[in-house]
Amino acid sequence: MIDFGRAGQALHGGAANDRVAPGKSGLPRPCAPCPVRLKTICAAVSHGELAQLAAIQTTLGFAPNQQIFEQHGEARSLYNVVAGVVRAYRVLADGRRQITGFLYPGDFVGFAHDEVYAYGCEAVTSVTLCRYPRGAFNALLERVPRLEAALLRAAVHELSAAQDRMLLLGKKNAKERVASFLLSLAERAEAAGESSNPLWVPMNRYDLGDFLGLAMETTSRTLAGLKREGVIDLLPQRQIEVLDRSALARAAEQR
Amino acid sequence: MIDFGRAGQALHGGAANDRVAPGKSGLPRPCAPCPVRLKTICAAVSHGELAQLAAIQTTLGFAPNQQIFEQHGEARSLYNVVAGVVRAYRVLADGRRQITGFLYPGDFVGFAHDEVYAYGCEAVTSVTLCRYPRGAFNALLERVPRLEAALLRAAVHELSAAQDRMLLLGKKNAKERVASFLLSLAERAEAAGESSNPLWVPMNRYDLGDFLGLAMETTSRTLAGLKREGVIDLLPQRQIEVLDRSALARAAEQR
DNA sequence: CGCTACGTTGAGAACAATCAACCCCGGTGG
DNA sequence: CCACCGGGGTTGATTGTTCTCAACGTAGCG
Repeated sequence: MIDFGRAGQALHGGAANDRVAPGKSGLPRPCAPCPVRLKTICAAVSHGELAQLAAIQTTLGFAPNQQIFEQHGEARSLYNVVAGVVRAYRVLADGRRQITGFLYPGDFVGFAHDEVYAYGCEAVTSVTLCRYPRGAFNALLERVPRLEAALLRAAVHELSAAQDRMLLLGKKNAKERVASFLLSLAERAEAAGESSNPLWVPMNRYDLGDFLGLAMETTSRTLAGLKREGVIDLLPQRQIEVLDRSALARAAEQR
Repeated sequence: MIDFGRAGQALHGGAANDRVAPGKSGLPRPCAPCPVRLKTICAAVSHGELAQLAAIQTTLGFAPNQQIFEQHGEARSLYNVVAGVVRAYRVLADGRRQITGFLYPGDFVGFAHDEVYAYGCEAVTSVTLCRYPRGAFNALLERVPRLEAALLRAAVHELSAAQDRMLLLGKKNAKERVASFLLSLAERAEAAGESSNPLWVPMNRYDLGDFLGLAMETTSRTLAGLKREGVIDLLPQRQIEVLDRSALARAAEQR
């Protein structure tokens, strides 16, 4: 479903698709220009292994809010985020939704221990993904221990983030939640070498609320409160300027 | 710290330490009688590999409420739960605590991507653990891909449970949380071949509250409410009888 | 037998959810 | 060109669930 054919170039500003460099001749074609090649599991494997990975992958593009796979849908593939932001979520029968994570370039999605995904995934922004068929990927895993090791590291990292989120959801109040979220966004941006000051917050207030375990209105009010206190400024185009980072850090764990 | 020497026999009813069978001669001594040998990562490796695992392990016993390792403590070891129940938790600077999981026999703990544990672990009941020094364990991992695969499976499973917990913490009300928890306890007991009807709930109300993101009083009230409705009965000795399981299931996801 | 940890229950306060109105902006069609 | 529409966002008023503080029970244990 939703295969845009050739990497959905129409969707992104060229960055993701620009030929980074023609060099490194032995590289598999689709990986050569990839912006996340050095960051994700692809960085953990040798040239030859990368070629094997590339041999089973398809590059896909998604428009904002498009579904990548749905909760309870048959788990056919695994994905690697190449560009854009993705939300992963679980829903209750009556429609209440908890966003379990926002995924950024380099993040890996689609693990399932059942035949079925336990969560859904949708594009927040325009998104480019690498898709790997589950069977082929698992077969590759058996042959490439380094890939398995990289995935284990990724899963352990995810697990740690999930525990942090439990602490946030279980014990923090609205202000602490919002401040913690902004801080983590800033840290991620810095780690990725992106601008962390006019902070880009591509998700809307509903998404934010469903991620932070708050009503959308509470999220909005809390951001407004932080602005009133001079901690942040709300800029147009879903950008947030952090005016006083230490105050933000204090707000993230105050009482 | 806290090494009881010989597996802390004094702490448990004999079950964990009974020689299950003298047979299976090639087995490493400490694993032969182990009650979880067929359930955990130990089940995923060959005899020879199990011997290598056993060669680096120490068996330890802990008394109820004893600390196994502390949050922010140096991550020296990994652990496998052999008997008893363990709580893993994170705390905020001001002492607020979120229990991120209860660990049962066969569960693996102690992953850290830093040099330091991001969470703490304490015994809920009397506990027996296998401890593996981190360095030796990682070295073994490199040599035994099957071990890595088993750990990846375990981590993915944990991750899924963590996402469920986020949904619970972010979107469910008190009654739904308590009911969901009781159901998951029942499911675990059944999967482990234990009694699921007089359900054994070894943790106190504080632990329950800190696990479910509720105040201890709310947990107590909610359990009392379920009892009043005839869904459960609160028996002495931290046992809970499920009188109407389908009502419990309904309560776990009602609105 | 009294201590202590654990658990229950009550009353009031506090925080966030809900319901609702309104604004702002960009897009679209008359 | 302007009116209209709709999505996203803000803000207000009110309600409601859960927290907090506090008193009181209870059971196990020295």
